[in-house]
Amino acid sequence: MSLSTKYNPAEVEDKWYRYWQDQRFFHATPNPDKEPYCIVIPPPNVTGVLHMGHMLNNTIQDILIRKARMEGKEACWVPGTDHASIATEAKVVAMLRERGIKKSDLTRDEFLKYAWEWKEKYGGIILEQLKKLGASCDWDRTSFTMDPEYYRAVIRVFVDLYNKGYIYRGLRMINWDCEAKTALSNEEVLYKEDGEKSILYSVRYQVQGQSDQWVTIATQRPETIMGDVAIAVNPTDARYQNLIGRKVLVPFINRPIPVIADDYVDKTFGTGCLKVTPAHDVNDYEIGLRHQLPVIDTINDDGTLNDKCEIAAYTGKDRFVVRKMIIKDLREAGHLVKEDEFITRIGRSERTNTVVEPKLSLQWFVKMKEISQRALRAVEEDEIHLHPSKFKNTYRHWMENVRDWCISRQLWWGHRIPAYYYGTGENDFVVAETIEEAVVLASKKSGRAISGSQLQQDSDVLDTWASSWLWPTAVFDGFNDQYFDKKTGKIIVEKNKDLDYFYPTQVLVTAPEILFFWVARMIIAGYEYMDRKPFEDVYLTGIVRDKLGRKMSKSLGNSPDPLELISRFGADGVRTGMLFSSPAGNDLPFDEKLCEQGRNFSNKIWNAFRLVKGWETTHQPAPAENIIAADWFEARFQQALSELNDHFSKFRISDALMTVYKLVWDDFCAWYLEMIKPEFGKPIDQETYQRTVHHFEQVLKVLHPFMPFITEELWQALKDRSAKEAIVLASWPAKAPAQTALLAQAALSFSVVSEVRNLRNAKGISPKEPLALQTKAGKDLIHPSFVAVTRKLANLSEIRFDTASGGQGAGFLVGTHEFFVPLAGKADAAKEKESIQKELDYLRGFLASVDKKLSNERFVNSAPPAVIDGERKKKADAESKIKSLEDNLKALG
RNA sequence: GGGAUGUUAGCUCAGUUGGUUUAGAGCACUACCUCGACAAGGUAGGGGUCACUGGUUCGAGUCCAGUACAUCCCA
Repeated sequence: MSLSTKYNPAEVEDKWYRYWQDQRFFHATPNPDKEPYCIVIPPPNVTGVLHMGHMLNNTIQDILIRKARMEGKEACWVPGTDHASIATEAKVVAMLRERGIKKSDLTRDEFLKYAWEWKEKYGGIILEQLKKLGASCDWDRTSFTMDPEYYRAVIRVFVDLYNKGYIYRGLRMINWDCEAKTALSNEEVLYKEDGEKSILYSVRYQVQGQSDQWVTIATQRPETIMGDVAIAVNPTDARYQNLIGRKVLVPFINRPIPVIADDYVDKTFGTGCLKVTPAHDVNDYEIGLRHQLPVIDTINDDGTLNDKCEIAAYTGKDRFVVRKMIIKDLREAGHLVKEDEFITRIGRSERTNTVVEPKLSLQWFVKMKEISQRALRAVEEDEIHLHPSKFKNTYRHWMENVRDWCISRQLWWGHRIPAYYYGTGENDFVVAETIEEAVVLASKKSGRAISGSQLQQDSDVLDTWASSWLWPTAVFDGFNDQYFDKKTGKIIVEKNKDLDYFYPTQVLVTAPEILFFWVARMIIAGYEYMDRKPFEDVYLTGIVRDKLGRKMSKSLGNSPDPLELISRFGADGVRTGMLFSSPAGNDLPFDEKLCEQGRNFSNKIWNAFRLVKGWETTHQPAPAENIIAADWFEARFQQALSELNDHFSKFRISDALMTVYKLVWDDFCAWYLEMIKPEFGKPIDQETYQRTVHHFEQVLKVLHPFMPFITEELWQALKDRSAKEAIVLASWPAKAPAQTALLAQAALSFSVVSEVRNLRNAKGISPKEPLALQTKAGKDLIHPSFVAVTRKLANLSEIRFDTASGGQGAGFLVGTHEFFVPLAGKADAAKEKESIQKELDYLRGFLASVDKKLSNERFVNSAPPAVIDGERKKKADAESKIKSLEDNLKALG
């Protein structure tokens, strides 16, 4: 058969993925004879399509899970998606708009029908894309945060936390998205990196009863002045001492408001006078609480002003329209003193990009302080390891300052809050898993008979993270009736086979940006419901950036299409490309060249295969150099294997890949195959061939987690295999004792080879022309088998030991051993002298630095003996080298 | 404003408790090479005052302090 010189991934990838799936290699079930190894996928949004971040993240997970599978563990990678309430609702609204349907014309149930229709159609795309990448997920376990069981779990947890006193409903300042008409968590509010240009308006308020006395405040938001309830100054501000306790009049509406003193006010900012508008600013709200000020909410949910603003012309107009109007009005009335441009941070909604309106609203919250204590300790005390460990600090800081979590969202798509209202009073509600239970509770609480139709369920849904924080438990159905004890509010782990076996999972691989959104909360939920951590290790990947250092995003359009990359470079090429440059926690400056390097690597492996596959075998006995070559590779493989295992144990995946890369390219291809390669057209001995196939298999095994497709293809092509003998299930190579003497011998031989090649390069001698090599060293310097290897690789006609150098030629040193190649008629004595002189200069400089150390009494007295011995050896070596170089120089005349 | 982390070759990064030859890798770069696995390749080579300043030490890329710059998190 003749094979192309180029590896063609497109021809093989789909074939093997299908084969793996048909054989159900990725399906995992509890197996007491095996050690469990479980990863739950960070569920991508159902709205998502594969982006570079997913590629990196899921490649790492796949590598870990495939290695575990080969190590004989029961490897279970649970895939799934989350329902992404805001993002999905936005998509559905857009879909409806295209069909000419307005959300407001639909009932909740009608809308949800459309939402499910959208989900069924587009929700699975990203999971299909993961298959292209080679992700070895247990697809039978695919989970979705809105699956019926999962939905029940989320509701059950809400009820449980409410009953435990962790969930409350309260009036709080929240981030309001006026376009999506929903509350946002702090994490969903984004700020532009360099801030945004804004104008600081200085506005004067008249002091009550003093027609000629004014107080000038500074504000960015003049449209909110009708909601002002006070003017605050710093208590230590000498300028305003006489005003504290007096009243000033709000412009236009002339409502008197007090001047108060509060530490919050920054004397140096603006005029040092702050208008206090508790309904529309978080800090003002806090000040209002401290001084028992009223709250005047002048802005509607949609961002327009309401009649509380008392000015008819502004009522019903958008806040930004009103801002323009009021500036004009203030200016005309002579109230506007100054306008200064300045840069400030403006919060915008992650989803709609509208300016977030701080708003007082009745929302549901989780009390975080107490429930998160255990989770804080878990990371603090290394029960859970974060990689890289620098995130421990970030985690601690967040957890120690954790704030209550607003979990309600004013949307339809999501888990509907199981609170049922039976009256209009603030406490006229009950929380229950079903309406039937709610009826019982409501009747009891109200003291009268209440029927289901008299109950009104809360119209809001839960924050998506309030469902995904249960992920490691809920994907195994842990909250089902059979396993969940309502009395204790705990999952009875032993009853659930999957949880009992797979939980805690081994590692969570995710982006640092969701450390708090999700990771911390999963840890909290894990301890709350399982009394155990959800995972042993958390591997935080970097952010994939473009060449300019910008985060890759759809809106910037700077992200390559991952599937297109796969079609160009192969999934294996892209996987390795992503990993060549991504140590844990470091950002990955993506460059297509990395994928090209990955593709080239595939090709290198492919061609090594072509070489081996092309050999005919013979029953001749193996020559000495082949035996030693195969022995050496075995030793070298072992050395690389222990390095590799060490990197894996520290989650240094990038380094692990590099170890394999060099093993394959340098050791296997460049050294080993060249050592045993027969002359063109000649056969290879059977024994060496068998050992080479074995070595190849070993190499493919350690490559497989990184490059699943090409390794399966070659594994199957190297030998006939039964259906179950896939590399996916092949055993990870076993450890063997290190063969240091053999490796040292090879290293010496390789150095000689490199020096001879270098010499050829420098003198322009063709590799085809045989050279003779002489050395003063005795025969025992190089093992006879390695003499043969050295001769073959360096194309030497002979190696003569115990021979003094002399005559025309060129020399080199390997360690302290002197070598010489006679080159009658070809050597340039002057050039040779020059190069010897250069090396002498270096060695003398080196010797001087060693001598300096050794002649320092304090060094000799206080350094450990081993270090001093080391220095003495350096000195002796250098002196010996210098002597032989000097001799050579003399010999050249 | 508060906190964290980092700064080593053109780029991306290693460098374990201070001491094995005046710093390593991959990519990129340079020279030579179509030699029957591979030009998506081979062989060889060049390239760094380890951000700066001071300190501790017999000895500092490694420890300490300060400065500069960068990144991230929180306000």
